[in-house]
Amino acid sequence: MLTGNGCPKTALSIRDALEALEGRWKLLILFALSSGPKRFKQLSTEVTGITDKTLSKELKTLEMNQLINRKVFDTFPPTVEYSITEHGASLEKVLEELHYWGLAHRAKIIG
Amino acid sequence: MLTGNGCPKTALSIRDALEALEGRWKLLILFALSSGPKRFKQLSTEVTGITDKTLSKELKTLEMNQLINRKVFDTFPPTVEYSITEHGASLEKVLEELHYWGLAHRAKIIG
DNA sequence: GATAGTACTATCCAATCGGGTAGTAATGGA
DNA sequence: TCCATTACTACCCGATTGGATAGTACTATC
Repeated sequence: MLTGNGCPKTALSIRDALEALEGRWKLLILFALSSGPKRFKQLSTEVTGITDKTLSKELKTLEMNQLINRKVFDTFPPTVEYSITEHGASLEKVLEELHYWGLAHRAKIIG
Repeated sequence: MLTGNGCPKTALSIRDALEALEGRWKLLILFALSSGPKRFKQLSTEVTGITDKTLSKELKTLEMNQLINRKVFDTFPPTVEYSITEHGASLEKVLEELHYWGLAHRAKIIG
């Protein structure tokens, strides 16, 4: 049986989490950053399929939710480094469980 | 440090998982079903904010991915009961972690 | 003097999402 | 005779998403 058995209060906190993580990109970006700070261009190639525009937008909301840090270096051309915050890193367990489940799901359904 | 440290293969399985669970509704529907089988109408009122049309669509893809069962009773007006499958129930840990993280997130960011 | 380099932003445009409303089937009860 | 009941589906239409393309800032190098 699942956490809280469908209890409305539990549903609320799941809702909060989903709101901060909505879309197919945020968790993948966080995952990419979990191995260390990265620059914009690095992220745009590592997170396969994302466009610059979308990446830019996603990074902004991740920063707003304090899941990542943005550090600008005063150089030309500009250099910006993104890193995961402690709060972002606390998603570790979620990513881990998602990873395991994804493996099982691929084995079972996708084949 | 997070699972697999950004390893591309781990990213793939996370991608698989996200694909099966995309959107703001699927996990909430599964959560509602985690406390026992429910009928369409029950789900549409329990999962606050969802429309019939969207619920219907989401249920279809959840069934396709074998996360829920659909059982039709031969009555008039029709009765349809949805229940979670074993595969769907294996998301328990994901929901649990999401729940905990959502609590922390609300405390930290939403306030 | 042209070009490359980074991290974006702006604009245009197509596709998809999702809400609202209405309709259907077969029966029992007012 | 008429209505309510359930689990949807069909249709219309506005809003949001997201891709492609181009442009900008400043400096160093060719």
